[in-house]
Amino acid sequence: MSQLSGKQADILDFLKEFLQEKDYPPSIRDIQEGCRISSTSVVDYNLRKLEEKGLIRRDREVSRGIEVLGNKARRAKIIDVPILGSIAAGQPIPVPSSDRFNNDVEDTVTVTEDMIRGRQNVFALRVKGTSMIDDLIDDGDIVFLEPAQAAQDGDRVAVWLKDRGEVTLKRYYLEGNRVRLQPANSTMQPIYTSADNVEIQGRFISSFRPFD
Amino acid sequence: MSQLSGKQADILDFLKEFLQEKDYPPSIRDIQEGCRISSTSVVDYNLRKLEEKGLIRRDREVSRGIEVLGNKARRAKIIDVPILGSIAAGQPIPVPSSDRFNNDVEDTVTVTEDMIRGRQNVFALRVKGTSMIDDLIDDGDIVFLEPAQAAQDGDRVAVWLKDRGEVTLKRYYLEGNRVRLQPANSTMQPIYTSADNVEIQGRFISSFRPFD
DNA sequence: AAAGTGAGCGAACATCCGTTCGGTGGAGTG
DNA sequence: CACTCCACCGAACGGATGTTCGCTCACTTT
Repeated sequence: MSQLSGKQADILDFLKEFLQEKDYPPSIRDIQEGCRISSTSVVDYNLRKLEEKGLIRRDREVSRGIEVLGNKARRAKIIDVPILGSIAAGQPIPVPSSDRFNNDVEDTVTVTEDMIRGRQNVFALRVKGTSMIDDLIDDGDIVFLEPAQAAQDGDRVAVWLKDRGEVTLKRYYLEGNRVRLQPANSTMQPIYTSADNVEIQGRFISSFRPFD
Repeated sequence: MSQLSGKQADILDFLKEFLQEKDYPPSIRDIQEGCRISSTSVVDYNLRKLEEKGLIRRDREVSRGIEVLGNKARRAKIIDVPILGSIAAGQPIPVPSSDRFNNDVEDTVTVTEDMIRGRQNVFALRVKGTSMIDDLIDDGDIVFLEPAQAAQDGDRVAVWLKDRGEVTLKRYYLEGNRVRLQPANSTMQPIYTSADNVEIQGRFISSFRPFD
């Protein structure tokens, strides 16, 4: 690949930084000032070079029409996932509020779509306590779920066990009118219970363990 | 909160959509056309309303200087974390390549800074196998680490156990010239070993368990 | 030495674009 | 009806912005 001149690298850095801070691209004169370049024409000249090298795309006839390419991070879609509450033994999952545009939820995690595989209506819960440690879910973990009332065999679901008064996260297998709930830790024993003792509350999408 | 008029809602939707597709905000005339509004002044009028209601911010004296607020997702910083390889029993962690600007790494995860707490030089590893199941790390998990050679007591670190030929992730406690490695699962027993048998390879930042 | 090339310079130009301004019409109010 | 308020309209103004043009300078090639 052809090397970038110092000025071109400067401009590229400036572009990225500017885009990070503001939400719109710089004008040529912004770049001129930011990179201490003497003339707008020099900026234009180098932008053309950058475009030739395929590092940016310019939308002519549009001011500030500069896109930085090859920038996976910029292109990624980001979603605010509401943290609806906590999940703990002895408590059912808080029901996802019916109106989706409920922006009252102050508590959100901002994630890339990679984290939730483009699922819709995903919500998150903080895990309190170690009651799901058999499922490799620790205290403080955040689990991402999508709303679900039913499950296919093998789905990882959050279920409410009526008799125990407990929510847990297990793989679900319907066997006759019994349900087998298989822990993620394969060395642990499954739970067998009657089908009407379990109430499915959501389907597991992914989970995240933050630094403590 | 005061309701939005139909036109204001249209404009707001258009703004978000435009920003999603292009990487720069629309001009007033773009909005005019996109929302089929008769005059630029009407767009201006409604943008002022939206600004009064705190839904957008406008940067005067800058064309296309429109930011959509209340949009935590837009503001979040995103980072491409390189996945340097796999972590498995019997293999040391691949060393983070010395030159950081090594963009040859094709394999990356795109995450928000929430996921790595703003740490620098973070890298990621895929977990192969269930050798770290005691640490609540499953096959297929992705762990985020920062480079480290030493550790403080209580740090969660990835260590190379020379005698076992194995990498594991445990809490680290130096006790005299022995090291206690405490699994995340508190019901499991710690490992005791001599200090020169362990080689610290990275400090745990966070981990992620994708949908399977 | 002459010619060529890449980078830079400053000024001027033509659009692009945000803003302003006078005006219209309908709804509500006394 | 007179008055006010709100949303809207079209045109025009002026600043912001991208682009072009002729020129210079340093360095390399012929």
